[in-house]
Amino acid sequence: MKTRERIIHVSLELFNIFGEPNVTTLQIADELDISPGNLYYHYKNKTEIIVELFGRYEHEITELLDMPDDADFSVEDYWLSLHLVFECIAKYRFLYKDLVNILQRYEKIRFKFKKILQKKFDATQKICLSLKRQEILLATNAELEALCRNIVLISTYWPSFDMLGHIGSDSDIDLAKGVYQVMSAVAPHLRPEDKALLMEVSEQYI
Amino acid sequence: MKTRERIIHVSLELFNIFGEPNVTTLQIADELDISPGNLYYHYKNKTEIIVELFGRYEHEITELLDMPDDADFSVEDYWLSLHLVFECIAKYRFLYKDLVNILQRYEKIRFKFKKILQKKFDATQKICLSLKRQEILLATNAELEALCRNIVLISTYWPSFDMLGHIGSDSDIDLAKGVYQVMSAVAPHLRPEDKALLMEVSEQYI
DNA sequence: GTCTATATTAGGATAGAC
DNA sequence: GTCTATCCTAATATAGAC
Repeated sequence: MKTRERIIHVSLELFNIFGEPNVTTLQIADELDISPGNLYYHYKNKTEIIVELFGRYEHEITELLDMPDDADFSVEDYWLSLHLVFECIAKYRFLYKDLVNILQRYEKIRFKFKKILQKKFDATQKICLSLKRQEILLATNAELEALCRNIVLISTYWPSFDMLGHIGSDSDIDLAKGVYQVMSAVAPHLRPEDKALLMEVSEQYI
Repeated sequence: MKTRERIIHVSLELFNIFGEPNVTTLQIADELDISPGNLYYHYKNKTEIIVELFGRYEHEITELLDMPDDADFSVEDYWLSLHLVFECIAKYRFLYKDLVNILQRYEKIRFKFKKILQKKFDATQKICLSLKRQEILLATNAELEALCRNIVLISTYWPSFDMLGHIGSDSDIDLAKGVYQVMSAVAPHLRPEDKALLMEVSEQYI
């Protein structure tokens, strides 16, 4: 692997463990056994590294959120899609650990992040509307909007929330439980038979 | 107001606006028109200021979360209680802007914060169980646990989530909408007549 | 591309006079 | 209690040799 790429990999790892503000360029260079000068040869400053990482996150999550119009989704489809989104967020969790801080410091990222949130909402709404069309899900438009907003909130902050339980011990994020929490928010809106099915599968999954 | 108290007030204000990591002791002193030396006479370091602010937050929120056992709560009671909790969180929102970062840096606070989260969960569960006893709310134990966890997550991160919408322009947090979002999570579990009543009130409230 | 050495700066914190 | 002046440290970043 080329140095430029190694820098990105190690930076992501260190940022995720210690939090971006607590990782210095020197630490990154140390971890890679290269000199700080070398690091600055590849990236002219720390911001560039973060922007590069954010770009990758943006690219990956955008692909996952690109839902076909007018498709009929099943609850299982939704589950899978949700799981992939959670995995992506977990991979770049450093962004979420200190979200407001990072967005406050890097203007470029701020605008793009807002767009991703909007896409998340749209994708969620598309799926829910599809479930509603199929009469799997029952809800008024107002209920559905509130539900989608809650889902976006939960799926955005689940990794942070879960980490609160075990800061220090940097154990893995419990993604399955995050998906379960979102599903629990959807479940009460489902037709009884679909709800029973969903909760049954959920129980054994977490 | 005594200097010691003025420092706390101005610090809280600046932390909330700019984020704690972005506020220097010099800025605080400047804003107060006192010298940095004077500031350090009253608080031996920045951490002390944060610990003091966290102590106040802890005290205020603990009072709000102290629910009587075996009381019969109405949905309206819950609403009010929730609103007060949101106000408290908003007042000390700097803690939540960079939560993981702050908890990572200040060990003292970490443990106490975890305890507050647990209290939040217990208080929520007490109210939901009371609603269930009165047969206003219908849910299995597993559903209820997931619901309470979602509520704690939403009420913890609503201020941060809402701020994402308007970073830069430091407009106020839309607390009412936060309460509404929580209520939307509760609503589908309510008996139809209570649900209708709740959503009707909600609509005109936001 | 990579190194060593060093410049720059900013932020936290202290010393000592008043 | 308050001020001015200053120190210390850590982090970002650059210069110039190899």
